[in-house]
Amino acid sequence: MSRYNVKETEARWQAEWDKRGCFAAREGGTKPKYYVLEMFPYPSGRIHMGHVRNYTLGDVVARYKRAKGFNVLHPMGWDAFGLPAENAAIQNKVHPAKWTRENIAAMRDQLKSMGLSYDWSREVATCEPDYYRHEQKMFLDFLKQGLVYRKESWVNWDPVENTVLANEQVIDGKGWRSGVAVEKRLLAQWFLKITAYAQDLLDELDRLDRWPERVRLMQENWIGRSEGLRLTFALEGRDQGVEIFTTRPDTLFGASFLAIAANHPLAQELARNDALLAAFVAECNRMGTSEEAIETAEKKGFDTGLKAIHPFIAGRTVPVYIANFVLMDYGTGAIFGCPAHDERDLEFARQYGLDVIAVVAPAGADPATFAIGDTPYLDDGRLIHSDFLNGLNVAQAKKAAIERIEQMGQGHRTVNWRLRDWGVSRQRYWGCPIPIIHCASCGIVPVPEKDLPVVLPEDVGFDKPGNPLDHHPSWKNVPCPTCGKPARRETDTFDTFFESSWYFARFCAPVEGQAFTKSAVDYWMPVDQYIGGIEHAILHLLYSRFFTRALKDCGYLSVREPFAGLLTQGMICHETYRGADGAWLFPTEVEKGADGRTVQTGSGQAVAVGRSEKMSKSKKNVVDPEGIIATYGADTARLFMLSDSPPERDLDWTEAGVEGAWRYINRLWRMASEPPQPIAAIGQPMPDLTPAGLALWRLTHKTIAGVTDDLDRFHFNKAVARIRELSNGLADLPPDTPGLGWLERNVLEVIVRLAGPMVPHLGEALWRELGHDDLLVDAAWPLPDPALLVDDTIVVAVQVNGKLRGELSLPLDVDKTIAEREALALANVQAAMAGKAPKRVIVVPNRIVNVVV
RNA sequence: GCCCCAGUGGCGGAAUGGUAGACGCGGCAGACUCAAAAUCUGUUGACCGCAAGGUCGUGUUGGUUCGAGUCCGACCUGGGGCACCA
Repeated sequence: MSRYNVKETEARWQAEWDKRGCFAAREGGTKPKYYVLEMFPYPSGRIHMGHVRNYTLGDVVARYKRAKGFNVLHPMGWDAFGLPAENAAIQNKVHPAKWTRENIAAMRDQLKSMGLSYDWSREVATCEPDYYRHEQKMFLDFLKQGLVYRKESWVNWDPVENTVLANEQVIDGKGWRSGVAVEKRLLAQWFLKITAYAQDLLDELDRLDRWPERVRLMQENWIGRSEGLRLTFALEGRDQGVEIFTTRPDTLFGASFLAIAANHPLAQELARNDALLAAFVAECNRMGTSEEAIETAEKKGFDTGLKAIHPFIAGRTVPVYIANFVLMDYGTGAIFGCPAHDERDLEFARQYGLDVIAVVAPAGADPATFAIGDTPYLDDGRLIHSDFLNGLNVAQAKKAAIERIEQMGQGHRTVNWRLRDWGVSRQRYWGCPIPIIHCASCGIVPVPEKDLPVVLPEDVGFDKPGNPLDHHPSWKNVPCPTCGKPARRETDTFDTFFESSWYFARFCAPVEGQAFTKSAVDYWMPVDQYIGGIEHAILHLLYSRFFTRALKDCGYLSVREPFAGLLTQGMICHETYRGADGAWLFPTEVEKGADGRTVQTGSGQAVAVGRSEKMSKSKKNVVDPEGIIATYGADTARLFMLSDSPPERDLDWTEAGVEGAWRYINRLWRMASEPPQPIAAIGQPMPDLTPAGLALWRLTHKTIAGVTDDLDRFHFNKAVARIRELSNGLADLPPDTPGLGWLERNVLEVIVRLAGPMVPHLGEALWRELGHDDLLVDAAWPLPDPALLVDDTIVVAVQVNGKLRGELSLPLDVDKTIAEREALALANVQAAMAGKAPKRVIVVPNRIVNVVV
């Protein structure tokens, strides 16, 4: 018996594809182009199961489209700048560049062992100057185009480490390493005007019809367009008023306070002369910058003592608070509070004993008695207690209130966006230097294009806190390009989303001297199918959409949208294990004991098995793909990734599931290498077949049609199920079936071609075993014979009052009256009708007959 | 807190509003074997029944429909995102 040798087979065909350059992409030709791209990985050191899933999905699409006759581009590279490299530098005393390059080399080998159909000649690493130099030029072009500006912005500041912290480095309001309370600090930073494209980014979402609905919704909410009113409240005893933004100008008569952000200029001003207030502002600033931290914190306010004058009610004033739930970045950093019709405002009002005045009541409610209890009234209704607005509905009242304010000259209708401009400055070393020089006399001076790239120096140390670029003597201090006097470089680097916002374009033509050639980008872009994790649903995808527009407006390329199709995969989960001492255990540290219970390997102690959760290092419920590939081969890992769950859902990694995939691969190999009858030669005419043989041949064509449809819709798990069904059908034929040799040849060839994109190494091996000299990767996708897709008889279900009572075998498209007559004649149907006459009979052709009595 | 998604056998899942549970995993029984592994065959939602067949069943609950896992409303549970992780 010729046992399937995975190691040898996989290595052999990987070498063969490589030798022949099967996956090198070239522009042009008569075939339609197809660009399939998976999100490139951060080179953390080893691939994890999430990568295996992501890249398997992409590879199936790439190989399938190639077989279907497309000119496919399928590249891979490395998102190589980022925080983990710096953390490794500090913890392990290894330079980020060395660490990153070694990780890339290791991960490239791992990816190559998966047999992925990449055009490796296009590989890029974003940490190399020949990559990032182009984005420095882009930044300068954006600057010329008016898409870049500088402003002060708040960051998490660790006062001990003297450094800016990422949100993930802030744990319970404290620095992860120092353990001291994090402060907010203002720093001058660079911003890209993504808000200039807000309307366009929103409008175009509707046309991204091959994106998941939920991703589009998340982006829509993120962009957060809202129409409302900007209104300036005058303050008693002060010249300057406070400008607020509201989406509910209809509730102005219910206003009972104003609230401004702790970072609002007015709050800053007042805090200078008020120690208590300054302490409160400082407390707010310790909260962290994330929206989650702000929204979940207890609502707190500080009464400034100032009174704001109500625009509509003569003599009415409301107190002005500084509140921890008002965001400086949204609207004007100030709101008016109407507790009756807003949840946060109500909570705040109850806490500080402020008025709750209902100004909208449900239709039919009595204005005299309608009152707000524990919950605000948020629905539409009729305006009450609101002077000229009384009796209007919410929409009418908004319009009327805005018009009145505009007449008074105190404000105007406006569109507000939740979307904020993209802050791209990072106070970090391991990133792309921002090509700017600060000169005492000339101010901000862009690095001249002839001086690009600004290369990130590698001779730095990590022993001092803060950004190493700040302590670098020669790199930081340079003459001003304009006046020649001593100046200093910008020491901030770009957000790493910068690199990932255009890498898809670079892949089209990773040439020297320019970011990409326009002709190549115009040929390949947009990406036809982009595949990656749902965790990138907003930021990366939105930044890339913005960046593509900005590049277009600077003349780099011709498309507006980078990704025409998007598939977001679910996460990989695994059971969790804890030993007797409560410590997490790796799956490799546990085994099934003799009694079927899970025990710790070696000690034999009982292990508590927890539910399946997202694989994470902290819970140790991770499985290393390298071990799986070494034991079972890449095809097994790939097949399991595809067969058990639809791609967008989470996938449970189980040893049993892997075993199942492994068994199936060996089963297919045996079917070809040890067939019950000799396999017929290539090209033999179809012999006379038995009814069972003919049914299998029909099933073969239905499988071609079904798998094709499944792959087009990314239903890979169903495609695998169909292929298994077909191979079960072939195996179920008795060994003496006439014409079996012909069926083996023709059914197996279909199975091999359909399964080829999923298990490419096995596919090539079987293709050769079946006597072909060419490669399966060059074979065309099979086409079904339409005549074999329809059956002449159909089994139709018969119901009485919606309950299944029997089945009927009927000719295809039989006349309704015949179906009805046959259904009523069934003994079981008669029994269920209990002698009653049918009131109505519903006949759905070729599907169901329902008798209603 | 806000936004989004998902709940179907012991498990992963399948099902254009039309026979719920395809396919796989696991279990059980059997064949092969000195034995084991591998492989093959049968069986497998629950309950009642010798059987034919029947009753129940897609997180909970109400509705629309001849017919609901699928559509609508309310709720429960789990998961993801929330702008310096990538």
